Amino acid sequence: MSSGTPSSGAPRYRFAPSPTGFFHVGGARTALYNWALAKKSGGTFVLRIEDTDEARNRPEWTEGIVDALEWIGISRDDATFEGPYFQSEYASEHVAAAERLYREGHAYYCDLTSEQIQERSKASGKPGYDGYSRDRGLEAGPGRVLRFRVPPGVTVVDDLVRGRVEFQNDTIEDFVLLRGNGSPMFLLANVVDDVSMRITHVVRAEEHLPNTPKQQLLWEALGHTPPTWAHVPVLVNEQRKKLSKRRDKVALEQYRAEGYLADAMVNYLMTLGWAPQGETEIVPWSQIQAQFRLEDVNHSPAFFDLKKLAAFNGEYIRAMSIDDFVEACAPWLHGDAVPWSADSFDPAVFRALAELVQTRIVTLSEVPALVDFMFLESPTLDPVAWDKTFASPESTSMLRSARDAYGASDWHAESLKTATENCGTALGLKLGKAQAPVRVAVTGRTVGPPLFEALELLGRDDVLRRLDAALQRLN
RNA sequence: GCCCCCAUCGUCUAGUGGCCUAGGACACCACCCUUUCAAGGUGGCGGCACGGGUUCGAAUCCCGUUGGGGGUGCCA
Repeated sequence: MSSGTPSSGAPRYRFAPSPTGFFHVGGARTALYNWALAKKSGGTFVLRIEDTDEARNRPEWTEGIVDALEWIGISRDDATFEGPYFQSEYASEHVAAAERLYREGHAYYCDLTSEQIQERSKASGKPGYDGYSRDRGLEAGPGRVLRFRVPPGVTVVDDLVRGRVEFQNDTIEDFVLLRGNGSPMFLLANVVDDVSMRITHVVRAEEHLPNTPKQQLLWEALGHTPPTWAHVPVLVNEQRKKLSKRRDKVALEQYRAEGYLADAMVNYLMTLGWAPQGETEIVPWSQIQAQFRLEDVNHSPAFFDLKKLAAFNGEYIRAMSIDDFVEACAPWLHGDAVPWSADSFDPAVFRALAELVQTRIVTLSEVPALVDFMFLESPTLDPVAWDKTFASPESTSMLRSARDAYGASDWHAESLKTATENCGTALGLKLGKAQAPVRVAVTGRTVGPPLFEALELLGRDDVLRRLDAALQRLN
């Protein structure tokens, strides 16, 4: 680590999440910002996963972040991965930096306990630490914390998103650098890591803005020019509160598991706080990357709207070729969660139905419920659908006459439709009404893919068997 | 309490002093299409928080008010 500014060379954007067991959608958006900027500038995306006590025992948390990033297109081969850094094997570097600050007069030791600080604060009526030990000349010692000596004046944070933000230094208390046990605080470690990794751009959520003057002061005291800051607005829920794990569905992994497409998620995330040029917001990543600028990012928090995400996902699903769609469905058609047995699944049948399924879903997880009747011995009857449909006597008559007509009909969707129409006409039913009993008898539900195509695929034997079973049930 | 940020349809946004009678998207409503449900098509509803300035002219600039949010640990 040398002093001076290594401002020459390509920019280095760091993304520094702390592992918490899941990857936050807000974090995903920030990562995407860093990624887009790094790529378009020919710079580097540096992933530095912060270490925590809890995460140290759970390496899968860290792995989860890398996985999630890869899912949204931030490939592990194309990013610089560093970490976990903070507080582990690099702690000595952090302590050394702190001691240097002490030697050079930028920091001092203090022996006040937090109780004593609270008492003093209460007595004076001013919140926080009052700088009691600034000039007491204390040496290092057990139980003594090292505090930063905040200089007088004003700290100006030049922010690419917010512009110029001024902080009066006398509103910043002398914050702790080293704890009483000598271990470094996060804030210090963070800055030292940024310095030693030659980070030039820090793009992160707005919630960190109030801490920025402290970090900038540290950069300067350490003899370096601070990085370019950019604080992007947070994502909020319907109550306009920052998205939280307890209340909101924030795990990126969860959206993946529910059948959201990475491209749709990425596109949607990028429309929060920013908009691509042109009349449509559904745009490929290449265009986003080319157009994205921090200067254009909004200043106000954005509501993470599940409905709009769903709409995006539906659009992306419909835009897929049949081959791609069939392939994307694969994980949802096999495995333990699927209601049918593995050997009764027929890929050719699914393939024939795929086009009809594609316009009817918002997430891939909805696929099985639309096609299950094709692969089950007998359909799973929805009791509500059954009762509703067969409440009227003509439904039974319709079913009976359809059964006879199908027995004699050509087995093609068009002929089956005509046959059904004719049966309906005889009973005074339009096709919409006429097909309902058949649909429920064959598929178990009132809604689903177009019926006659499905009947053709199922085959005469299977269909007649199901109609008979339904008729029997009605007796 | 103190510090900081924010403010265009319900929501996400376009808008950088005249092109704004404020544009698009999601949601919602209606109609068309239709074998259910979707998809698709057409149309509709709906907004510059408020009050003062500056200016020939303000959604856009300034000030204030109100309302939101965030930060304030020997947490990360």
